Amino acid sequence: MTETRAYHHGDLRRALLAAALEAIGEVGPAALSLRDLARRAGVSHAAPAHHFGDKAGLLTALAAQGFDLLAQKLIDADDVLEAGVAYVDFAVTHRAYFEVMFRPEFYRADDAELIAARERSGAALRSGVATLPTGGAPGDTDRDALAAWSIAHGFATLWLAGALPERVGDNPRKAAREVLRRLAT
Amino acid sequence: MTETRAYHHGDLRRALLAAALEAIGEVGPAALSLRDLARRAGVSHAAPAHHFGDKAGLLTALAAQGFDLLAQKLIDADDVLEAGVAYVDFAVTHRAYFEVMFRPEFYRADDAELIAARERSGAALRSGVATLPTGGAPGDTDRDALAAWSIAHGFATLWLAGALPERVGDNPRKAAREVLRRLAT
DNA sequence: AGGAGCATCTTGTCAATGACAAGATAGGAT
DNA sequence: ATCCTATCTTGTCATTGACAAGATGCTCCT
Repeated sequence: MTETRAYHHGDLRRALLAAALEAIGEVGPAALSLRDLARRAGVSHAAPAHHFGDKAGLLTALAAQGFDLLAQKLIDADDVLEAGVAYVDFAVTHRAYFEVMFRPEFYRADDAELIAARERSGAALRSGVATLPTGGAPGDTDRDALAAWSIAHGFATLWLAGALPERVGDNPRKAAREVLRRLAT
Repeated sequence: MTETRAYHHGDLRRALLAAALEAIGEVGPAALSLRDLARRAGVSHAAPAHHFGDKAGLLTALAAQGFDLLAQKLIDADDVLEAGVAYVDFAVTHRAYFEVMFRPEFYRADDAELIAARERSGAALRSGVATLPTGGAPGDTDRDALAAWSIAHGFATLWLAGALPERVGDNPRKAAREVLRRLAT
């Protein structure tokens, strides 16, 4: 959709999204400034508004991209444990995406593309958990998926918030794997 | 500390913190406006700056209060499972506190009072996990605590983000208990 | 009692920002 | 060639955070 080609300035839409990722990495999604993005892209201060309407529009596009990226990472994982590790790895590696994705107050949660992308992530997660031989009652899969999602998401957000003690180390994949193992038993 | 008594206007510091909780509940911590708080309290636009310096100062005070509140809730819990439920319940009930506490980019993470309060929360959490008869190797307590913290924190943040499917229901305590049970086995 | 000193709060101001409106520019369609 | 429309610019306004300087009133000391 919105096939942006090089018009006056170039592929501005894409350039703005890239600049946004960079800026969010530096100052966080809350302090993101459209005018700063315009400066980074070398265009006037009102140019971003044309492509995204407002700040929420831009972050909506970013969040949708992020959910698609995450879905792919989850699909590529070999098993549930590795999917959890991939989830944490995504959060740390693509911090800017992750920080936007789970802050619906920053974007339009009713956007069609965003909802579709988020659903792809959810499906990837559930399909991984469904392969588990838990042998529990039917319907347990939902709760297992929720538990797996919760522990991976919790570890990722605590890591990003810098809330974890130093003793956890500096290797998120390794630390995440040890913690996630507590669930699978 | 900072025993604020009724001077010119009243207990302004306390009034501003209360107004901040209200405002954050309405628009989130990012969109919080010091001038709006001043209007709510019926004072001039620069009055908040005197008590808290800047927005980060105010949110630092809020976060510290929040960590103390949370620590008390965790201490009051009967066992680890109920501590996890209390954690989620705190996040949902005191959403404004919770949303500030884990966003260090909004406050001063090096504040002494805040660090002390956060440490009280952490100690309450670990002491609960330490009573578990896991029988694992020594040092497992740390990882158990981290896993418990992660799953409770993850469920809470996903709940607050509105990311959970409707099927989870509208009772956070009940839903959290079912999910947290997956960990204790 | 009375004044000094200080915490508290106000008024005024500035740069930055988001949002909007109106105009300029250029590529493509007819 | 001319119109048309998407793209981008210029200009503007209200809001905000931060700072500076001044006004107000409590408190304490003598």
